[in-house]
Amino acid sequence: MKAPVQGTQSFSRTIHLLDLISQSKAPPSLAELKESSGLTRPTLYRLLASLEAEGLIEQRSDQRYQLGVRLVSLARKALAENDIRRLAKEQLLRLRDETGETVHLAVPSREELIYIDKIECEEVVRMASTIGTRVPMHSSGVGKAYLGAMAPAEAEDLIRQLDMAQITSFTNTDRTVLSAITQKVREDGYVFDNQENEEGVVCYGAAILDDMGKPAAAISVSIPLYRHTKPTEQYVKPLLTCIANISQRLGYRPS
Amino acid sequence: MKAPVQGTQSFSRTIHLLDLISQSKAPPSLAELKESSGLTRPTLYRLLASLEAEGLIEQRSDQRYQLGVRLVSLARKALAENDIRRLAKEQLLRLRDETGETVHLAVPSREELIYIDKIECEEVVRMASTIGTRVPMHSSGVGKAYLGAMAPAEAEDLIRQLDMAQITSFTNTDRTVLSAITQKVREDGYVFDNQENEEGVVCYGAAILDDMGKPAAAISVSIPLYRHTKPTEQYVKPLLTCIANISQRLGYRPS
DNA sequence: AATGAATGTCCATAATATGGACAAATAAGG
DNA sequence: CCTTATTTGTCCATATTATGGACATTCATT
Repeated sequence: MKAPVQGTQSFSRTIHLLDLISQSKAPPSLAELKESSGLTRPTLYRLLASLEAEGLIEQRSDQRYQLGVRLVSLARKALAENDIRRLAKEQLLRLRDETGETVHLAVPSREELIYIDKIECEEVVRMASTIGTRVPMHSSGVGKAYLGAMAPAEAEDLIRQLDMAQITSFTNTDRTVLSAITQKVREDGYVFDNQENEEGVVCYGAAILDDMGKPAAAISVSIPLYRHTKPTEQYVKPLLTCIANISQRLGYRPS
Repeated sequence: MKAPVQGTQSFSRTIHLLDLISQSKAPPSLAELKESSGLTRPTLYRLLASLEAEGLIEQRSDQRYQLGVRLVSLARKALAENDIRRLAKEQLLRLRDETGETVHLAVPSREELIYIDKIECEEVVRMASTIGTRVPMHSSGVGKAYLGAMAPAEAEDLIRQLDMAQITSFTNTDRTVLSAITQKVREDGYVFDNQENEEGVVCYGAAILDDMGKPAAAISVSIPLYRHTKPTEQYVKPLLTCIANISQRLGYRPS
């Protein structure tokens, strides 16, 4: 396995293994992990043992592995110390109330975005399962909004690195088309996504800018297709007001 | 540095570094990390680079490091579940050991609380409570602790909705008195309950705070009256340490 | 412009992680 | 109940990796 950074192969491998456990549908057994990771038995044992020693995973009574409390604790801290999430909360609630639809907040991590908040259109008590979900740049409203707020050259670089996977039957998988969309987003300041990330759901997305005018996050208003009847204006206007407010709180000053 | 598991020194070191970052009051600079970790400059750079490459940390515009959202993605599955119980378990066991008494963990459900965990003390003592039992706000240690951690206005709203039922001959059924108790809890950070929920059992209660500083749960240390001989300090100090630890794991940062 | 401090990188070497081979435990078959 | 097959777990010589002293670069200060 290649290490993205020189001198960290074992760390990279171990985190990759943690990711496999995290992405599994059900808590995996040793044999399943051996299969999916392609690691040799002794290596797998050592990596699992070190993950367990650090409390990042736990071995259940049936020998299968699940995420450990240490990881949960770290993740909660990561959420808590995220300034954008804190500064955006109030505005997102308002956007939800104004549109009556579900609102997402996503921040970049490597070549993807990760949802760090979700305000449901109906009140829900427990933490939404979408928080922490990775979402591709090319197939989501937040992704395309984010691309459109990047410096053109950087956006092109990033687009070149994307896998352009087909998520739904509506997903655009053509880089040239994505570049054109990105250009349009740059002009409009928002994007409309037609079921490219989830069948039956359309959304409007826009990016939040930091004090340097660079995109720091993106938000989207998701609407079930059957309910998508209001004029565009009714979704876009509150959305643009919302991102303007949050960007301002982040220190952005429109020039 | 010794590695807890053979053949994982570098992983262990890197996670330890991640932990240092997570425990810092404010996002640390490179110099601060060099100081606190004791690592040499090149090693520190490599470990930070690999953490950043994996998205586990992020370098802010002021060069300081903070936890990355990839952690949220890795912990997604575990975050969605009700994880307070898991996060608290270890700390509750410690509290039981330190006080030698039975410890309860309760979360809110409408205008009541529900016990979601109970750590029994060594000596078998008959106590009515079991996991899943509902417990009133006004007559229990956990309930009054929870009220005292709420925003004053919200607490008053909630008190107005309570039925103030007489549970034992000691139960206070006066809302005005409950308001006064709530105010005291707010100042003290804990509450003492004298048999208001169960005859012959007194308890000390305190609330667990989430990342927004709002109460997420409450814990209590219950003591049979005949054995309640130690000074208050001996119960309260471990209790307060315990809630501080759990709150911190939930993402709460004392300001 | 000169000096000092902080930040960043290189690379020979020491130390670690690796995985083939072996052992133990468990399940299947006679 | 014993033998064989399969799965689970461990050891350790070796190759590969991570390490940190030394050096280079950048930035701040005089």
